[in-house]
Amino acid sequence: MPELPEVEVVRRGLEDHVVGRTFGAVEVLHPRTVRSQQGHLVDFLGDATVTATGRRGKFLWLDLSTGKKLHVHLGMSGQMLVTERGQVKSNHLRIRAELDDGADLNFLDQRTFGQWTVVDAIPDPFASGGAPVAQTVPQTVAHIAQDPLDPAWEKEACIRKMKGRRSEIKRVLLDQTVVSGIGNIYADEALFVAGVRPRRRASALSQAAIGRILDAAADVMSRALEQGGTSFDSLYVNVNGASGYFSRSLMVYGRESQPCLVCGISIKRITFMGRSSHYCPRCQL
DNA sequence: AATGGTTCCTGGACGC
DNA sequence: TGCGTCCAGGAACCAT
Repeated sequence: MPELPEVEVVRRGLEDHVVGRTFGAVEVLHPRTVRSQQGHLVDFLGDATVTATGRRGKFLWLDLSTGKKLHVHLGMSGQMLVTERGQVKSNHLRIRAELDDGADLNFLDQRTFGQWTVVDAIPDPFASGGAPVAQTVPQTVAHIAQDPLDPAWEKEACIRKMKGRRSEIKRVLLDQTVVSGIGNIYADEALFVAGVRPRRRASALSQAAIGRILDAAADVMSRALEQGGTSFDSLYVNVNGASGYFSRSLMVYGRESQPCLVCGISIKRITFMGRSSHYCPRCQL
């Protein structure tokens, strides 16, 4: 399940292998993958050259020479795979886009939560004035908050926004309009490191405690990125989300009933907002 | 506006 | 062995 580190690994791969390439024929093999697309994808992609890559949180995009942007959601199981023409035989192949160097940019997605959409560019809501070149983001990214690994991220403003929420802290951490890039796994890990239970109300936490949670999230994601960043080779941009998580040891996620790695008591799993949360009843208050 | 629950989807894991 | 059921979750969506 791609969270920020996994998406950044994909972006770096696309930066190396797709920028400068021009799209040709585009084959859409599953309608759901282009469900938000107005018109036909090929009409917007064909003959467009990729000029840059971008990312905010888990939202990934390619800048096109037409001025529009190809917004890519990896969803739960999306993979971007650069191969020689026609090499992907998987029945999870959803889009095959031909590039002018003889390669294909393939989108594979088992659970079809992911999608491609070509949208207009808008001025970046977070861009600071005075930049030499106007910064833009896809129109579909307008509502997404900055992520903790963004050099321009305003941590103090983020803390104040979180403090103003009465929802459970886990829910607030997963709200991409408050802070982006954090998914279920890193949310659980960050809350463990910070010693805060997932159902504590954000408004009931001190600003210092919220700061510790955000620091923990940034730390766990940057360490995952260091590992995941070396997981693809020069031939493929191949990220299935597994590389970032499962090669590293998780403290609580997926460890229900196993001993806490710090204090030894049993890790608990609770369910709310339709998903699992794992925590240590002794280390987290 | 904020809040909290539901929904989409597929295949692996599990129980009988 | 095989079938049915549950579970995983990113983010849009909806009702309140």
